[in-house]
Amino acid sequence: MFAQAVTNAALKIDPARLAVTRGLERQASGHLMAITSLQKKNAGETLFAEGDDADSVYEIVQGMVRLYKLMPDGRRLITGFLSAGNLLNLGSDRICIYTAEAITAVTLCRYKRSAFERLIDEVPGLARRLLVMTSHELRAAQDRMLLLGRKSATEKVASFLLLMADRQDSDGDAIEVPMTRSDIADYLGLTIETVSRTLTKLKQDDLIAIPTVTRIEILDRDRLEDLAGGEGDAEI
Amino acid sequence: MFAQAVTNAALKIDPARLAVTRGLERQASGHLMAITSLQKKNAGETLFAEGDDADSVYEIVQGMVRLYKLMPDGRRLITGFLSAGNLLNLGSDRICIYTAEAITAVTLCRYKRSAFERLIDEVPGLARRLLVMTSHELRAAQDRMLLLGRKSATEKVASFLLLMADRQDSDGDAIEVPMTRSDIADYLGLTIETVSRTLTKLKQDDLIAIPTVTRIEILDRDRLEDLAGGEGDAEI
DNA sequence: CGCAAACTTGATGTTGCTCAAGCTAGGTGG
DNA sequence: CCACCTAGCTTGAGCAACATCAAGTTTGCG
Repeated sequence: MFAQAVTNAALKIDPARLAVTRGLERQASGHLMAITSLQKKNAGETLFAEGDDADSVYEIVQGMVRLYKLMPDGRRLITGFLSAGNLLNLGSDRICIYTAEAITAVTLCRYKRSAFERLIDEVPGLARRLLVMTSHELRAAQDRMLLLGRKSATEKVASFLLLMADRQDSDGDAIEVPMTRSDIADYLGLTIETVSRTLTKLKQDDLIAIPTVTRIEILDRDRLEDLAGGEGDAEI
Repeated sequence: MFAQAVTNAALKIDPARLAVTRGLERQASGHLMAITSLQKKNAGETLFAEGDDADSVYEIVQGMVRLYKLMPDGRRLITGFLSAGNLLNLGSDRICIYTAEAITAVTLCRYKRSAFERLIDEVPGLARRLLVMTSHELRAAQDRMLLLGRKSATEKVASFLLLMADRQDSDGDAIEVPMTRSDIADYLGLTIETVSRTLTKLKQDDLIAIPTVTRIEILDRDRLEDLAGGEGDAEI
């Protein structure tokens, strides 16, 4: 249950495989790699909590992370499930605006914020690259708002399944669902029970199969897309 | 009912008053001003529609704009009410991802996208400036998700009132509400009737006063903040 | 094998939606 | 200047979707 932090050199991370450095000059990548340290977290561990000092920026290299916000009485909304290639904590200004927890075992690149921000000004193309990434997140956030504000329970669950399927560019429409039903509920603005009931109904209608709790197979994508309501969009 | 487009020189917009150029070198501002044209829209006019070619980026100079997404059956979600200092269409990649309509008469700076993107690479500090603006939007979007997914009708309306009050850095907690009840409903993920009923109840409880339909006064900010539930945040 | 956490299923309750009717205010034309 | 007209707002009654409360069931781990 202990997080490891080691120097990057020791682990030989390939800069070409990191999302932040993609498309940058070799020298620019080198600058980034110089300020990175690799870090691992076990499933269930907290990376940082809402309100913490936002002194680091992270990129997920492997695994899945949930981000969430809490209300004083404990109501939770998961703002995103992030996997490899996503940045964490970039938007936070001084303090973290959400909590990040590992859903699976996670490997991270950690950048000290001060060094990272200096690089943004010095490395040509980096700010532009980050701007593109953030714009994509914003686009996804707007789709989420439509889902949370205007979709029915069935539409929400169907949209969620399609989103997950598109993200795992998996051939055969089989989705790995490492998050709990509770996570899904808090991601969709529903209760656990409603998520469970809706999945059962989709199964009964032969739209999906649920061989194990953590695996869902899409049997009839067309009808699922109809149920999902709006745009068949995917992102983040 | 006709939008006007004139050269910028003719109207002598002060670059220091534009949000995009704030903090940039004088020369950089000059580059931006060179590709800008000023444009006006009357209340109710559409700036661009979801699905349109995203060939321009706009900054709002004056007035208020609503952004929304529609579902095929007509359900609408307003993703934001934008006023002076906000950028429009920056995140859109090739096509507009939302519709923008003028709520009041609006003055805009219009940048051709191709020229704007070229400047992002050429003008030092611009990408960084845009990154900060986009990050703020993302932060606001996450607060909205919590509101849409987890707050009750009363909490939503109370949050909305506080948000509007904070945005109009108005002294006396009197809010100008240029948008219709229908706009507010589609912003909060509610129906017109629920918004109206909730406002009436807040009025009966002496938390607010509604001298005219487009004006709401906050009488008891403390209790309203209690009702609003989570964080007393404001942004965008 | 046993235990706890996660999930499913059922019965009941409440919030906010739908449908329907009346009201208000601002703008237009006589 | 006033009366009308319409778009927008308010209010009410009934209802549906989803939440809540409460058992059971499955799963995976020690």
